[in-house]
Amino acid sequence: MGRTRHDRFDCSPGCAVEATLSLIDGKWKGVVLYHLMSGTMRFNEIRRKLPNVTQRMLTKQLRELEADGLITRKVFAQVPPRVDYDLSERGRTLEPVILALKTWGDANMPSTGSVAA
Amino acid sequence: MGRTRHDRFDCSPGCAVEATLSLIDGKWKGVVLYHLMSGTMRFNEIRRKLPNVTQRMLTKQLRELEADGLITRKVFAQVPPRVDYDLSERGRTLEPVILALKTWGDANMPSTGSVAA
DNA sequence: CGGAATCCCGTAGGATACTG
DNA sequence: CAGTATCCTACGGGATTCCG
Repeated sequence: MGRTRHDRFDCSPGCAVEATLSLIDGKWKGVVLYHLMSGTMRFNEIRRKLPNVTQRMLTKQLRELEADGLITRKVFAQVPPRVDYDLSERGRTLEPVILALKTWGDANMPSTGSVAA
Repeated sequence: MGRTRHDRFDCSPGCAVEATLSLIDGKWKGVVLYHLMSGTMRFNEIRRKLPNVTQRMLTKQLRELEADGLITRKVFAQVPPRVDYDLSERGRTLEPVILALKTWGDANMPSTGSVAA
């Protein structure tokens, strides 16, 4: 999306808005963070939640989230491999924001899937 | 950006998150919305708030926000022209979300401009 | 003043194949 | 299982010029 990954925020006070956005911008970051709010998840577990994501993209988004300190990545030295993803401390502080996005979407977006039965 | 402007959200419950994000994603939309929370603004007035935006981009972002029903555009038939931008009803409901983004950014992002003196 | 029209480019994101 | 490695392209975004 959006901005060229972490480019400088030249803006005035509203700057913080874009700064935060830059972290959760990325086609799948929002959903990933959302799902991780429910707890630890393995790679394919997350993947199953995003039917149309490719491994490449999911990996990339996860790595960026990790680089931004929002999630942690725990690799288990075993065969077959196992990698656990979790929200980091910092990531948890984002929960209200994610929830705000989700809540608004549910309430104001047409057919987001969470349509009342 | 993120996502290819309003592409389908194939995701599960977290979908709403991306749906909301798709509306405020765009390099300047967040800030624009933020500033409009303070009240009506003319084109160049907004522009002055975003030192590095080009007219083309600002126009584009404003048009998209308008198309998404988040802001209103009032054109005055006079010379020189005058165009007022406002948050729409729907746009106002986004305020909590924008504020959440801004608040988190201020608290968790390094040098966003709002650094404590 | 508030745009529209052009031209141009980087990169986010996808498709596919291979691997420890 | 959880990734890399390549290749490819659409489009988000910028620079510049012209217009009512």
